[in-house]
Amino acid sequence: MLSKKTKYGLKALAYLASVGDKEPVQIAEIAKHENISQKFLESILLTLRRNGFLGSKKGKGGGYYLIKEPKDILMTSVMRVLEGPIAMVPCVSLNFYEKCDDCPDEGECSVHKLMLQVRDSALEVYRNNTLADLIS
Amino acid sequence: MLSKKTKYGLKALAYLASVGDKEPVQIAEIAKHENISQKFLESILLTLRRNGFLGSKKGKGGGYYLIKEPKDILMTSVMRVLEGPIAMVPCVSLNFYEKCDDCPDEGECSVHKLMLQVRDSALEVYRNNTLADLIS
DNA sequence: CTTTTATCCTATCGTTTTAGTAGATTAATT
DNA sequence: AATTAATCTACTAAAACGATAGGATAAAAG
Repeated sequence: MLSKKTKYGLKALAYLASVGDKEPVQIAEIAKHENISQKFLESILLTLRRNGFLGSKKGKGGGYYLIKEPKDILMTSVMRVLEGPIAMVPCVSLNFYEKCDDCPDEGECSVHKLMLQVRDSALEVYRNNTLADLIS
Repeated sequence: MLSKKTKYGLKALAYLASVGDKEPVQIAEIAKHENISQKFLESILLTLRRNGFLGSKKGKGGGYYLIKEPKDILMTSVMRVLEGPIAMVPCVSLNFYEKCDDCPDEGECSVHKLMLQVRDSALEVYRNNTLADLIS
């Protein structure tokens, strides 16, 4: 399941991209437009800012804005920041690899074999989609 | 993340398929061979039996066995029983569809658009893999 | 018919994750 | 100085996850 965090984060990014100009947009406006709890969205936008997707400005006329062009924001990086590993098991993860406790031999593991394919297919989708693609 | 339930269930099915003959295999043997908590595995095998993947026999010489040929067991059906929906959001699920609370228009939703592609790519993998493919 | 073996079934439980909420702080405008 | 809006820390209710406990049932062996 996709977490609400990721879902809301994607929607917020898409909204910012659809607004277009680089004027800051307030949390309240995004929350209202996308039907998201404002306080929850606050924390999500914060992690998006800390990870280099958004810039922010305080005080009147403040808000959040995209730092990069929508076409330069890959879904792979967004998903990794919001949702975590793209792989469904750590033993097939490119960026978050971990060996399984059980499973003496990955090469022989049926789950490993299947999840490698699932990872690759998901990666291909995320690599072929930028934020710009989602709002067109 | 793939749940342990699904992971263990897949491993158990793969083990039964690799054993080959239709002789019942005891839970204890599967659990030991795959490094799984026996009690937990018990409940997993039970749901696999209830969903038509396994047959069982009680008493001495009893255990679990595959009902169908490994090549006739599609990963789509296994995943749906063990893990639930293949889609990451209910609004793009074929078998477990649900409308989102937020989101007035699915056609306009950026998340919907992305998750449709992810679902389709995962489906293609699961449809192209039978239990027989996993053990070869 | 009794003992053994192994599945079947229900209930419970501790931990972690999820999805928030509350409230005070900081910084930029007006 | 007042207002506005992001920032930060801490807390919490509810659900999901990964088991565990213990007895019931059924089949086979003696």
